[in-house]
Amino acid sequence: MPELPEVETIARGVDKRARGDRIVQVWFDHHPQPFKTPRARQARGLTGRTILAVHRTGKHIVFELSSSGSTPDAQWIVHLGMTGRLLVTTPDGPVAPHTHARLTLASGRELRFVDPRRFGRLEFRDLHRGTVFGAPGDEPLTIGEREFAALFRGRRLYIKAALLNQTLLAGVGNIYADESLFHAGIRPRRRANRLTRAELDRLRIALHEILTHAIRLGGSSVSDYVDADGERGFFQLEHCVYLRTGEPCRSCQTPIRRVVVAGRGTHYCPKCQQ
DNA sequence: CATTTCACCTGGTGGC
DNA sequence: TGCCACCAGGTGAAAT
Repeated sequence: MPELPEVETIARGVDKRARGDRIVQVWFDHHPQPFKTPRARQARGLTGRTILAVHRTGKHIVFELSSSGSTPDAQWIVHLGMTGRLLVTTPDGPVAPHTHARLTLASGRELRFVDPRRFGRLEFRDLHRGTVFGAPGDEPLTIGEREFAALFRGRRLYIKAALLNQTLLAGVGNIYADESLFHAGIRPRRRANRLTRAELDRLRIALHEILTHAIRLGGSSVSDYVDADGERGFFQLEHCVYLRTGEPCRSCQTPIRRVVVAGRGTHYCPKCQQ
């Protein structure tokens, strides 16, 4: 499931391959789910525009688009959901099942959106009419100590649920929530407002280190995640708790435990995390 | 308002 | 071997 490091890896890959290219033709399949903006308006808006840059905000991939010149006048926002992929391919390459969008670029290459479960979303924004897209939550890579602590003040929900809440922190999902709680030595079912200042800062630093390290390794390939070139990431090899139920803790050998918190499978070491 | 539950989807798993 | 019930999980809407 693509979270911040996977989305960052994909955004960088697409930026490298599609920056400066122009969208000359758009094809969408018949499924209505992915289209947050009506399909026809979206296709009309994309066609003819140039991709100025591609970047990540939270778990969203944002395309800065222009119909002329170097100032963006529109944005295409892609959310990959659970199983979404964005691929830059040659036009004659085999089309994967569940391909919902194909954008033909002036260079001859194709940008494809593939998503078996269809939890992903595609949105088009005309900047003359609306405002610039911004993810609601704070970025875990740049947030400071005081702001981070303030996010959880007065919140009685479990810290695991708080980490997954995108309006607080943008980009953290199930894998990196579990991994950061392990590295900070905090139980997933601690109440967010009961964490000490020291624990909160351990958590902030753990998140920063893990997300940065995972980006360096190209993300985690669990299930079938791949980047814009179809390459897998390697951070899954360094997971300490996620999907390691019953396996020995890398630090103390205690079997890793699995519980359900906030409706999600949650993995932790009962000895290292108190 | 804060928090929890549920629906949306398909591929993979396990029981029979 | 085949069929089917069941479930994960990101998000947003609905319920509490």
